[in-house]
Amino acid sequence: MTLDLTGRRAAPTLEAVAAAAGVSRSTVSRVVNGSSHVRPDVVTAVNAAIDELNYIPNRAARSLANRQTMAIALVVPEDTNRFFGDPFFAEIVQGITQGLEDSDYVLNLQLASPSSPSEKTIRYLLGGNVDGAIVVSHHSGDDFFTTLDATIPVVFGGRPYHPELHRNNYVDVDNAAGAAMGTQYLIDHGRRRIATIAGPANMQAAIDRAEGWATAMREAGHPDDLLEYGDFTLASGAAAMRALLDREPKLDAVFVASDLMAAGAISLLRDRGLAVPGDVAVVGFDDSSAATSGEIPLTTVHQPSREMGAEMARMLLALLSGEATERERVMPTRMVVRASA
Amino acid sequence: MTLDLTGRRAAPTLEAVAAAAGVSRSTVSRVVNGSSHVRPDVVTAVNAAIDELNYIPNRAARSLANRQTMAIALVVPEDTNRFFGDPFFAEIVQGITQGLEDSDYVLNLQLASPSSPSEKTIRYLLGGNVDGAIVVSHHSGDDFFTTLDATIPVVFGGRPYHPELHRNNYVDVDNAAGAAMGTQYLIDHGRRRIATIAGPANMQAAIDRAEGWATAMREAGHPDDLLEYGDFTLASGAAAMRALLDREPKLDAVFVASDLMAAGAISLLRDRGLAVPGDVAVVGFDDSSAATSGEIPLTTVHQPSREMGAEMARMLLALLSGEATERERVMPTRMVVRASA
DNA sequence: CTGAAAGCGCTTACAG
DNA sequence: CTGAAAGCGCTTACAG
Repeated sequence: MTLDLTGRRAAPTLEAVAAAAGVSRSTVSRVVNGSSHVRPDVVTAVNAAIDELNYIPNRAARSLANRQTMAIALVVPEDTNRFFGDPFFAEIVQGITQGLEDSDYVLNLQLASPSSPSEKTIRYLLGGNVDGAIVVSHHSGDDFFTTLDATIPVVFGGRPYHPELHRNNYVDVDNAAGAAMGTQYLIDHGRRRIATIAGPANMQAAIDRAEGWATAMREAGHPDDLLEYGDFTLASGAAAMRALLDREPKLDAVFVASDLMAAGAISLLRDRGLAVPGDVAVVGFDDSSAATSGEIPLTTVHQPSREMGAEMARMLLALLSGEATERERVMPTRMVVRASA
Repeated sequence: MTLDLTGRRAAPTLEAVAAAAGVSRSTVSRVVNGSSHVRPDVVTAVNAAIDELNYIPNRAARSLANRQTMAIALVVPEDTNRFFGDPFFAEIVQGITQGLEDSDYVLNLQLASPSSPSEKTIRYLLGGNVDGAIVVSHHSGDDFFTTLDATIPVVFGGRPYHPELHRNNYVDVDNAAGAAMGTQYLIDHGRRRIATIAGPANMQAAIDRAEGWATAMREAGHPDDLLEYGDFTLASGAAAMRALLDREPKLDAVFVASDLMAAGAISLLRDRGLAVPGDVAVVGFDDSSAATSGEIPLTTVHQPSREMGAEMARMLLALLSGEATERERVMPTRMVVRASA
C-alpha cells in the first residue's frame, strides 16, 4: 500500500490492475466498461484483481478521455430557504434520485439565486462539469438558461417561461386545468366570492394556475377580480390572505396556488377568527406533505411530484443517450378532498 | 464557432487561447492560474483571448493533471424527507455555502441513507471525485466514514459517534451543557415533573443532550426517568409526547432535543387539551425557523447553525490547503426565551 | 479476443 | 519571463 505525504493511500490505477491480472490496460478498461469481447476467464481474472486492489476508476481521467462526466446537475433557481422550506422540492428531488438510481450518473445540486446564477454556478454548468441538467422552478428574466440549453441537454421541471428556448424539454402538469378543477370544486360546493392567491408572475406555472382560476370563475359567471400574489412561501400566503380580506371581508373561498401558501393563508384566517372551511373554504395545489402537516388537512389539487421528478430524470437520460424521446410530458392532476373545503 | 454533431458548440481549449494570443499553452495556463511570473502585456493579451473565446478551463483535464478536483462533498446520512423537513439543515447548508463562497471549491450534495451509503455514493466519495467532505448528522453503526476519513480530509458537523476515527475534525456545540441549561431553565421556573424527548441513540449529539437533561435533573434532586426517544422528526416528537403522557399524565414540562420534535410535541399537547406553557412548558433545541413557525413561539436552546456551517467549510478549506488548524471547534449555545416556557 | 499507441486538455518541472 | 515536453489515468480506433 503506497502512502502519500499526508498518510493517505494512493488510489490504484488501471495500470496496477493490469499488472496484477497480467493483461494490458486496454483489456482492463474493456472489462471495467463491460465490453463483451473479452474472454470469460480473463474477465474473471481482471475482476479478481479489481476487487483485490479495490480499484475505482478515476473519474477525471475517464471523463477527459470520454468527453463525458457522468454527472448531471439539478439546478434550482431559488434561495436556500425556499428550497428547503417547500416539501414540493423534497419530492421532486426524491423522484429524480429514484429515476437516476439505475444509471451511472450522479446528481449534483446547484442552488442558484432566483434572479441570476452566480459566476461560479455559471462556470460550473458551462465548464463541462456535467453532461446535462434538470432545471426546476424556472423564473423568467434570466436568459442564462437559454445559453445553458444551447450548451448541454436540459430538462425543465415545469414548462419554462421562455418560449424561444433553443430546445424545449419539460415535464409538467396542466396547471391551468388543475387550477380550474380546484376552483370549480369550490363553485360546485356553493361558494360565491372566490379569491385566489397566485404564485409569482414570472413563473409559468403560477401564471397558468391564475389563468385556470380566472377561466373557471368567468365561466361560472363570477367576477375574477380577487387575486393577490405570493411567492410560494408560507409567509407570503398569509400576507396575501390578509390583503384579500382587506379588499373583500366577505369572501367565502380561496384557491391557493400551492399548499405551503395555503397553510399560511389558513393560519391567518384562524388568527382572524374565521373558520375553515365554515367561513372560508380553502383549496391548495401540490398535495405535498404541507397539505397534511397543518391542523386542518388540506383539500388540494394533486400533482404527482415524485413521478414528475423520476420522469425528468428518465427524459434527460434518454436525451443523453441520444434516444428519440418525447420532449414534452404533461402529467395528470386530480382533486384530493380533505377537510379545508 | 465549431459545431458538433448535435449542434452544440465545442468548448475552446487552452490550445485555442494560446493560438489566439500568440503564446504557448504553458503561458496561458500560468495566466489562468494567476502565476505572477508573466509579463503584464502578455497577461493582458491572454485575458483578451480568453474573453474573446469565452474560454472556461476543462475541469476534468485540470483535475487529472492537478490531482485536485476542487469539489467538496456534503454528505448527509439522512433520507430526503428528514433532510428537507428540518430547517436546521437548511441553515447548515447556507452556512457551508457561505463559507465556500470565496473559494474555488464547489459543493456537491450527497444524500445517503442513514444506515449505510449506497454503492454509488461510496464509489463517488472514494473515487477521487472530491477533495474533501463535510459529514453532517453522523450516525453510528457504519464504519464507512472511518474509511472516508482515512481517504480524504473530512470535517464532521457534530462530534462523530466513533471515537476511534483516524482523524477527528469537527464543529459542534456543547450539547450536554446546552441541554442542561434548557432543563435548568425549566427547573428554575418551578417545574417539577420534567420529561425529555431525546434524539436517536445512535447520534452523539442526541446522547449528549439526553445526558445534559439527566445531569441537570439529578443535580436538582429530581428523577431522570421520563425519557422517550424520537428521531428528530415532527411526527416522532408527537409520538414521544404521547408516550410520555401515557407514562406520566401529570408531567408539567418537557425538554425536547430539537425544535422540530418540540413542534410535534406541542401539537399533541394541544390535541389533548393541554395548555402550553400553562399545563406543560416546552423547551426546544436549535432555534431553527421551526421555533417560530408554529402557533406558539418556542423557548429554546440556540445553536449558531449557520456559523457552524461556515466554520465547517473554513476548517475543511484549511485542511485542504495544509494549514495547521484547530481540529475541534465547539461553539456556544444560549437560551432564547419565547412563549412555550 | 488482445495489445501498443495516440489522444483527451490540462499542469509543471526543466531549460533557456 | 517563456516554451517544449512529459505526464496525469483513462478510452478507443487500429492492427494483429
